[in-house]
Amino acid sequence: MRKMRSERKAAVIPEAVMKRLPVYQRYLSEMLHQEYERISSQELAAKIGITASQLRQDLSYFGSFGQQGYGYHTGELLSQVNKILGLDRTKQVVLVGAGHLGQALLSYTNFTERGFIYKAAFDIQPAPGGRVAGIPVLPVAALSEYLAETPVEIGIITTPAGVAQEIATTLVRGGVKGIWNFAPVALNVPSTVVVEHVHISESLLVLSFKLEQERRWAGKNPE
Amino acid sequence: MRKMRSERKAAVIPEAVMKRLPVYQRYLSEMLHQEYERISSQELAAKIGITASQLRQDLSYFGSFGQQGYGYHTGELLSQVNKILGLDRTKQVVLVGAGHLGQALLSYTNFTERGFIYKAAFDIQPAPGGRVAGIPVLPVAALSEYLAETPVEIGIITTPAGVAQEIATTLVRGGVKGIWNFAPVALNVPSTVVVEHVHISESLLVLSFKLEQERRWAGKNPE
DNA sequence: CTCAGTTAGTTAAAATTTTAACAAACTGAT
DNA sequence: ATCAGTTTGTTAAAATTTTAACTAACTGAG
Repeated sequence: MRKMRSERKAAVIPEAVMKRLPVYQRYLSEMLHQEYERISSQELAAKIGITASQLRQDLSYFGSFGQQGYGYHTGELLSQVNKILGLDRTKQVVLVGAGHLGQALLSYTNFTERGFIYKAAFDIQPAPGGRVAGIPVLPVAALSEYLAETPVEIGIITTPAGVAQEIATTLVRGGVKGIWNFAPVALNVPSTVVVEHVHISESLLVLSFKLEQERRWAGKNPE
Repeated sequence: MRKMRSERKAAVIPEAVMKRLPVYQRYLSEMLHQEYERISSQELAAKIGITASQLRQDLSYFGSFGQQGYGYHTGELLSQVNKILGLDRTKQVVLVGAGHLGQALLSYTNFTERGFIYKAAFDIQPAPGGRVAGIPVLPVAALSEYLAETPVEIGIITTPAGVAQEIATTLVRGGVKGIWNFAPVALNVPSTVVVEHVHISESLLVLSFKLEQERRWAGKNPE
């Protein structure tokens, strides 16, 4: 059997690990801004609120990035995590549905520095020559044509649920590889296309549930 | 040892179970709209994409809501889940930060039918007499005073990160029991106050990661 | 150069979560 | 009224995830 390369196991990455990667990315960015040149798994894990063990275990899925007796070079580890997440390259993005939510997303400046480049937005009835945060808003009727001319990797759907599937199909036909879907409807797309569905209100319901638990507890423990 | 009441174990509910409850709520609402009078764990689980076992196990944390040989009465189960999530009572809500995202949330009509009642929104410099989706937008300077007069259970923070902590403190002082935080900063609040932090961009990074995995796979399998 | 202290990566154990299996209970057709 | 078929709630097993423990490797002070 041959020795492994520096990129470790081709093992499938657990969903739980995937979900923590963005957290690592965020904290490492913060640390770097705060001029932490080096950081140990202990320190970073404490900041995040997990165990050092978990952090090291998670990282070990992707390789060895630290040094015994020293820890991690913050910038180096951030680079590695960025690479793992694909933030080290640019990804062309279009957004469909320039309502309040769409405009909010178009205005997020920190997407750009992570390599997500808005090429254009689309809406059912945009103001002629309209722009949001400098990004042109075009009529959705022009989406198909636009995609035929411009390579786009990611499509964001912030339309009403009713038209989301239609938009998704158009995006896929236009060569989009991943869809970030905010419409409250399940999308039918080929299995090669990655869909991440955001249910914003789910966490509000979790909040509500926790409030309910608190109330119940309070009710059973009259002062 | 005494027999248990119909509300089962006081056991702590696993976070994973909590996160699925809103999903059950959503699908049950859908089913009811589609005039499903009854539904089995098998059917519902299939729609959601989990196992029937998991669904039944999850529900068993809260009680027994079905009937052998029959399944669940859709409306009845939905009522129970609503009650578990605290959606069967009204919760007064204020939102602070009426930017694009804030306006998007203010416009979400389905919050109302789940008992979340917007009382007012606050912004640093609202238009005089301004309203969004019928909800008055007041100057944030008036927040403290407002909370002293009006009971509010939930505060939503959609401000820039810089002022989020200050707002959170004001909300807590004003008697708010839960905070739904969209600002990218950890909030320091008493442990009795529930905070749900939404990192919208995290799922975009997960999408990016999955795209990266696909690319890698594709690269290693030249056609 | 040496060595006490630190820390990553990894292996093993513990804990949690998910899935499977099954008895008890009900439905509904005959 | 009977009984085959269905389906829950629960108990047990399997799988996964997290935590702990440990070895090897490096740091940095003296």
